[in-house]
Amino acid sequence: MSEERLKRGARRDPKAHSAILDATLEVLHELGYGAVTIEGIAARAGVGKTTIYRWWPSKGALIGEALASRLSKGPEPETGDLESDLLRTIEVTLTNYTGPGAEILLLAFAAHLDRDDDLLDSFREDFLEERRRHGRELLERAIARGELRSDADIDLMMDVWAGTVLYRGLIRGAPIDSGFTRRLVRMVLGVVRAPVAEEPGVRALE
Amino acid sequence: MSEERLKRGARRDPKAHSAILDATLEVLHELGYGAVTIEGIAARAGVGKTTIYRWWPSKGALIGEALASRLSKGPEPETGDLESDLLRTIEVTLTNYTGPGAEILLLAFAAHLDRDDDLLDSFREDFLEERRRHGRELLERAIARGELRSDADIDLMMDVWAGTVLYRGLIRGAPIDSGFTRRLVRMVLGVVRAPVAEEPGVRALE
Amino acid sequence: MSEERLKRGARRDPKAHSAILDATLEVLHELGYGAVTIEGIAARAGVGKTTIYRWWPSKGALIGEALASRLSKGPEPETGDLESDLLRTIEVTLTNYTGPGAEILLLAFAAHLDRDDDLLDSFREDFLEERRRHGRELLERAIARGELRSDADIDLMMDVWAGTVLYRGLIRGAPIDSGFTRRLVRMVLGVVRAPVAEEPGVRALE
Amino acid sequence: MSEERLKRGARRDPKAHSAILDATLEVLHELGYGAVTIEGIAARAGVGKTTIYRWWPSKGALIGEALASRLSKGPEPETGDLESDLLRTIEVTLTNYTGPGAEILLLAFAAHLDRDDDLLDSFREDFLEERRRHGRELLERAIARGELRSDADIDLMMDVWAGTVLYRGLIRGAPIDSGFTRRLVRMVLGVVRAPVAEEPGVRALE
DNA sequence: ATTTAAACGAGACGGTACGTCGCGTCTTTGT
DNA sequence: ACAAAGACGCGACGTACCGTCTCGTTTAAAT
Repeated sequence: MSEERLKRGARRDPKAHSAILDATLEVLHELGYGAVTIEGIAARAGVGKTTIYRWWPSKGALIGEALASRLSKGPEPETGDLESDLLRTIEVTLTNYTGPGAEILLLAFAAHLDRDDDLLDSFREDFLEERRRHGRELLERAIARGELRSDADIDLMMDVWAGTVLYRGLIRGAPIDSGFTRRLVRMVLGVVRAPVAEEPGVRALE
Repeated sequence: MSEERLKRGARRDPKAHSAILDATLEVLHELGYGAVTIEGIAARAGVGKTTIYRWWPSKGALIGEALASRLSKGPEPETGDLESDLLRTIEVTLTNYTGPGAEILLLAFAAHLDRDDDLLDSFREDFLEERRRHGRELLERAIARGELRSDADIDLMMDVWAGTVLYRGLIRGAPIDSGFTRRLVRMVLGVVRAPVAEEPGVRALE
Repeated sequence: MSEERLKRGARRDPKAHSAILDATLEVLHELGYGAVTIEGIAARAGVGKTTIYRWWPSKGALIGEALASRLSKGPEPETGDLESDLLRTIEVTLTNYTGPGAEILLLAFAAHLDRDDDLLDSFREDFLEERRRHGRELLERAIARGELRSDADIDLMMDVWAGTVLYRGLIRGAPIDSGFTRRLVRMVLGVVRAPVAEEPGVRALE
Repeated sequence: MSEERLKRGARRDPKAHSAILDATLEVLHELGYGAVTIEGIAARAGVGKTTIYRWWPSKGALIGEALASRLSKGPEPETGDLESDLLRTIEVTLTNYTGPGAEILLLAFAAHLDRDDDLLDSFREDFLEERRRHGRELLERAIARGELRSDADIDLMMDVWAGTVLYRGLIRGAPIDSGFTRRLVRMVLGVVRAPVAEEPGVRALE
């Protein structure tokens, strides 16, 4: 397969690639986003600038790939009860947003504000949708199991927990402890949790 | 009063200042954050670069002040019923985050990622806390009126609505219509709304 | 006299003037010509820039006046014998060109190369002709006394000694000791010294 | 040979270098020394500023090389008689100092006054000594031929003619015609010309 | 084993913007 | 009234990176 590979000559050097991604993450974590330069990465990776430009169209794309390559991919194993599943999902979100890979978000902004829509789109697909897929399945299973009302607004629920964690942790810089995440989960579930037994329940979305 | 003013020598020129802030916003909106340069602003404002550097320590600070000077300061006048108050508050948040001033957020990031903690702190105080104050009062009045349970987690409520709007609108780029905001408000109020009459109500935060 | 002085209002402040000239020379000697700035002089003199600009049209003019005000004005009093008079005159030239006031010459150049002909002209008049006058008189008296041939080229003689000292001392940076100046004087006088007695002497300028 | 060339990577671009030197001379001659700016040269040469700064440490060094690269290197063909050789040598000096390349001297001053001793030293070696070598040989051959007294002070002679031309032409701005140079040569030779035949001659340096 | 073309390191290139410095002018305030 | 202080528009400074472009060198597939 891959008739491309049949050409003569050197192909891309995996050592160099790996060194570039490593160097990118190092610079990112040590010096911050604003200090990332292609020249600096090239020097640290012991690589020519050409090699970087050959394989990545822009600084944003390089940083994106570097982060993507190293970040906690995602969700987690399995379940039992909806509330604790949600709690664990939120922990992962929390790690991805405020852990050592917090810089993911810069991408959204670098992309957004630089009006580089391709990059923005691929960020949304690669990072956000990827992770939402899992949440969606989780909630759908909960509906199937009868733990969640069938008219629960799944998108809203996911926006709420991801957005709240992002905003509080990264934007406001406020602490997020387990009490907070538990209260958050309860709020998310508050109006959409399926009524137990004959209990009349809350009036939810009409 | 103002013993500062007694010093001899020239003071800052209000015309120049205003021209700089205007030019900053123009460039920001026309070309995007990535295209903002001090030289460009100076040229557009008909001002020397020196004048900008004299009064603002960094690009971030300039953009911050420019945005702050023009943004919808705040919430709104009055009340009536809690749910509609909240709705109107969220509309303002929405405008501030996704309207023509959406770039506010870049500040959080420019600051965050550049590791310029002073800037980050002043962003948090000037933008976030300023706006949260209003929300807090709103909710406290609702508690006083008996519309809200006295143990409602006000911070959580505000993080939820601000974060959700930010995340959905700006990060995910998904539409936010009035149905969405209404459902969001209901979720926020879901578990903390005070029980009406003799109805036993939902079991909220223990 | 000086009806100018009779105008109403404050006239120039002699203390400030003197402080400015002093500061100019200090900066000149301590830091060199390239480091002279109006702002630096004003600060050191404890004076506003305005005051400097009010009285001097340019940096060159200020430096010129500062140097002129302090430099060995000139030649010296008396005489006796032509050769030793010349020697003493050359010593003064030497001091003016290579002593602490060596920077005079920068003026000629700053002026010349900046194509500021007014400044150049006034430099030539104030510095050069001023000093040449003395030399000229010296030589003319020597002719009158019969020590010098009446057809001696006085301009040439002066150009030779001034130029040689300037070139060797300042441009080439070679040492000028008393042996050198004595040999120089002999060369200058060589062909134009009046024959002693009936000795036929050298054929001078035809 | 030239093992330097074996290094990897780009080498300096001769076209750019040449364009820079040309542009430097153009600006120098058209606008004068004071108007020389690196930016102006770069723009005129169609070159980035970086390229200039990469290869020259300072404006002085660039101007120095530009002038050196284009100036009449030197002396002249041959001889016959001492007096006319000297005359021709002085013409060259004259051309170098007061011709279109007169700006050479600014170097001495830029260097001197900026206290940049490296530049001053290299100016002295590249411009002055280079040219003096020829004069020295000329005079030494004249001694060997018996045209000049063996105790003639060669250094003094050269200082006299170079200094006089520099001072009169460039500093004083006085005309230098062929009569002047002839009288100058006679003065230089006056006391050191070897006596012809039995003529007793002048008492020279004891 | 030899050929050969791609990818490589190095780094020079034309540029843009940086943040600083000094210019000469203008304005405000105090004496 | 003048002078100090100093803000202003301007323009050049020298630096850092940008993204593009040669340069030889290295290397691995195709012969």
